Amino acid sequence: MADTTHAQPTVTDALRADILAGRFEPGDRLLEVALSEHYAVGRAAIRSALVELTTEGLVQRQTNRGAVVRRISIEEAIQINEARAALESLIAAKAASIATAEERVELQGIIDRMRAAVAEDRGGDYSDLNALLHRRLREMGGHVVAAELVDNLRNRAAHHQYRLALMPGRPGQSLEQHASIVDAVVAGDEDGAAEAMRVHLLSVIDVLRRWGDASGIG
Amino acid sequence: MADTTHAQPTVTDALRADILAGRFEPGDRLLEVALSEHYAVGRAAIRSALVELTTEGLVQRQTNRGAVVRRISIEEAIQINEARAALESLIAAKAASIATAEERVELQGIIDRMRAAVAEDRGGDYSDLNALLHRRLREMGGHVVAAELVDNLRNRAAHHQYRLALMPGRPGQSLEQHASIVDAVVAGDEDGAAEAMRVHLLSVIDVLRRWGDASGIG
DNA sequence: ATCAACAACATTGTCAACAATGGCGCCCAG
DNA sequence: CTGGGCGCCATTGTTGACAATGTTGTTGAT
Repeated sequence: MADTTHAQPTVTDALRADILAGRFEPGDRLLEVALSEHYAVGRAAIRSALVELTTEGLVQRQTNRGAVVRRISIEEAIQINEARAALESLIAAKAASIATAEERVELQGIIDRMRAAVAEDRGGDYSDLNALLHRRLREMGGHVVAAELVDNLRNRAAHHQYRLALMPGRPGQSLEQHASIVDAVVAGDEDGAAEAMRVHLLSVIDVLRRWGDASGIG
Repeated sequence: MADTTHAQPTVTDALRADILAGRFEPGDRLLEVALSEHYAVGRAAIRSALVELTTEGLVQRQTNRGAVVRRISIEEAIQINEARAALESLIAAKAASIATAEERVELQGIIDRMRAAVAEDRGGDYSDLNALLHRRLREMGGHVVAAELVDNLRNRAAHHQYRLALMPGRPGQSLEQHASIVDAVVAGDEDGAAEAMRVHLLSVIDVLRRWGDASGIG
């Protein structure tokens, strides 16, 4: 349905990756000539990339005044995660509805590995497994449209999510939430899966909101 | 938070409007030079517009092979509306939570006018009021991110929605659903508003699915 | 008659130069 | 010392020409 064509990585992809990796920070100006030299392509390609990333919400552009990496406020990050919660709930419900037996086993396996990661205090591994779990659920749900939107939303909030991972005690806290999601999916309980996913992401938002208040940004 | 700058209408806007209005149909090739002449702008502007509309899902582009107006299958239209249901539920809940007294009165006024439109069989007016209701809810919800995504999703499914409006008996059917949404919002019942909105949009999907089956497209 | 190689065409991708715009600093008057 | 006006500079926007690619129609051999 959607293009699963692995088109070769474009300049847009490179720039997007650099922004997400923090190579360019919010507020940084994105000068066309500078980027043109940096990526060794013509200004036209850079221009195209900036347009694309603008519609994705990563870049802000003002006519005749150039482009900057968009700054996401805490308030907006909260909204992004609220939207994400709504969409991932839908995805989880779909996954609960149509996942194959093998896939359900696979999900439980991921939870087992998450448990082990928490027990042995391997935070990095837990973070990877977290991403893996959400990704697999997206794939299993077969909901191309929602999956695409979620991808975009994750990118937009990337900076804030990043800081979340550093919070002490978070892994243990969210482990049970993840387990609940998988339990519901494995049981084929659509509503339960949606609700579990919603609870999980809303708790993420809660942490975000508290963190924002504490730092006085929002 | 998001740019509310009324930037002057760009070529992108014009092309988007023409596609949504059916001036260009799904599958139509969008040749750069032709569009360049048609809109009396340089190829660069057209190119930029095509990139933008591609990320919006209205246009499909293959390198070195040009762009065409994207064709949305019934299955994808269903997914689009499912995602929209998830996001508009969120919006309705927010509206129920924060709408002012005046706004709640305004919503009831819209419902009254819808009732009158149905009673007097003014389908066009009903359709306009329908759009107005959804739009006002989006604005009242104050959820910029979700509102933006919903706007995009509406555009994507525009062709299919269009045919829906022509269905006989639809207005009366959806009127009560709309009334339920407004009742919940007016009562400040977040969960009720979300659920009512979900029911409403899922019923739209149901019609869509039946229609798709009947025509053997999906 | 069928198929492969090829050539001409249509279209997109890229590049460099030029025009237009907006910001910044300088100069000068008060 | 301050504030308004003016000109320069950095940067984006636009244009036109050229290169690369894909497609289509034609030719010639089997």
